[in-house]
This record gives sequence, structure tokens and C-alpha cells, in this order.
Amino acid sequence: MKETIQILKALADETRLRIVNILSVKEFCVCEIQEILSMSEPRISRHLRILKTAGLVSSKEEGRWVFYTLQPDPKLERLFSFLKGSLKDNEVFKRDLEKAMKTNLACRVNY
Amino acid sequence: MKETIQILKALADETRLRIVNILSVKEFCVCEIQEILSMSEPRISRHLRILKTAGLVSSKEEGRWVFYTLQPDPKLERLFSFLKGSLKDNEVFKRDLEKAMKTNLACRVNY
DNA sequence: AGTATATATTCTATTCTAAGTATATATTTT
DNA sequence: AAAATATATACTTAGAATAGAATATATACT
Repeated sequence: MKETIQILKALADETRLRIVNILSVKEFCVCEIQEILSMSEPRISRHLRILKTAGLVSSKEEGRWVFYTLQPDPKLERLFSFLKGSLKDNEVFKRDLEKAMKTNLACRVNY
Repeated sequence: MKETIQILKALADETRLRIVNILSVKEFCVCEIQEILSMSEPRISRHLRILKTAGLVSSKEEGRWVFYTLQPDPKLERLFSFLKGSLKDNEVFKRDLEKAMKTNLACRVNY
């Protein structure tokens, strides 16, 4: 039960929902997420930790970058499907997705 | 989006998850929920208000009792289905359900 | 080796949330 | 009308969550 509550709490926050939204496109590193959401780096970093602790995302280090991915988990599919349905028409989320597709920072070019 | 966050926040709490769990059986009034969960009345009352504000439950008054029901909403089905899957084996929830089936207070007898 | 970049963490102030106690309101029973 | 019951709300306090700023750490570039 605590695990379930942790998952719900992790998702009950605008910043973290926006992060999950863009990670649904593909993996991103912290600085890309920072760029897409126009937020400070510590802020993104802390929210990613919360998502990771809840088991919603996982990370892999490559050089000085850390790439985050949505954790594939069949248990979470219904939850993500609910979120997708609820948020698909939201303007903020749509803009974030567009920005996410266009992002092309150093970490992409050099690796 | 605020609505979605409100729903997730409403569910990200043990007491409220337990309330939603027993309301999945049938409608209950405040004093029955209080009895089943062994919690103070103001506590139950406040949590019900939060669930109601989020659109997860609705209420109907009958005499001095107020009965609460899960709000039927197709948008929420995937979310509830996720919760059901996540919590079906939890001991606390199972015990609450058993208690819920047996409950037979004055509000049941007199109406 | 020194500098720049990417990420994580700590510290602090502020806001939010939950729970107990007390109280208010309305309805029913005697 | 008074007492009892059911529910809701206000007040207070304690703990949790959020964000900014500063700092630490590790990697890569020159």
C-alpha cells in the first residue's frame, strides 16, 4: 500500500506530471528536461529523484550525462493510460511535447 | 490538469484510499465509515469532503444521515482499475472489506 | 593541471497537509 | 421543549513538501 501511495504522490504534482509526459516520448537527460520545462536544475533533479524512488523512472549514466526513462512496468499501464486520457488535450503538455521533439542539445550531438 | 492533480492528491492518502475501497462495495454513511475504519468522525468527514471536491464520491442526505457513493465516471475507470490491481492483496484493505460487509448500524435498520 | 559542464545534495524559508479538540447545525426521538 | 444523534466546520499544532540559493562531486575539454 505504501508503494501505491508513493506512486500517487509522485504523480500528484504538476512538475512531475510534465516530466513524465515528456519522458513518454523518449529518454532525456536532466539538462534537456531543464531546457524543455524552463526550470532550475536542482528543481528538476529533485523531482526526478522522487519519481525514481517511486519506481516510475529509471536512469542510466553516460559520461557526464544521466538519461532518464519511464520505467516499463505492466502494473503501471492502466495508471499511465488514465493520465494520457486526462491530459492529452492540455495546452501546457502539448507545448512541452513539441519542445521535447525539437530538443537537440550537446548530449545528443556528442553521443 | 489541476483537476487531474486534485484527483491524484485525493487518492494519495491511506485514509482516503481505505474509504474509496469500502465505498466500492456499496454506499455508506459517515458513521458507518467511522465504525469500519475505527477513526474519529471529524477525520472521516474531512477526508470525505476532499474526495467529494475531487469528484470521486457523491453524497445524498437521508434524514440525519448522509450517504456517500463512489461517483460513477468512465474517465476514472482505468484509475480505479489500477488501484484495484495494486491493493487487492493488501491485508488492511481486505479486513476493511470484511467489516464493511458485516456493518449493520441504525441507519440501515431504521431506513 | 585548470576550467567548464552536468548532476546531485544541503540548507533554509515558506507553504501545505493531517489530526485532535472543540464547537456549530440540523434532525430525530422522548 | 429537551436530549440525543449525525454531520460539518473552525482552530490549533505538528509534520511534510516545495523552491531557491549555495555547495559538492564527477566527468570532459583545452
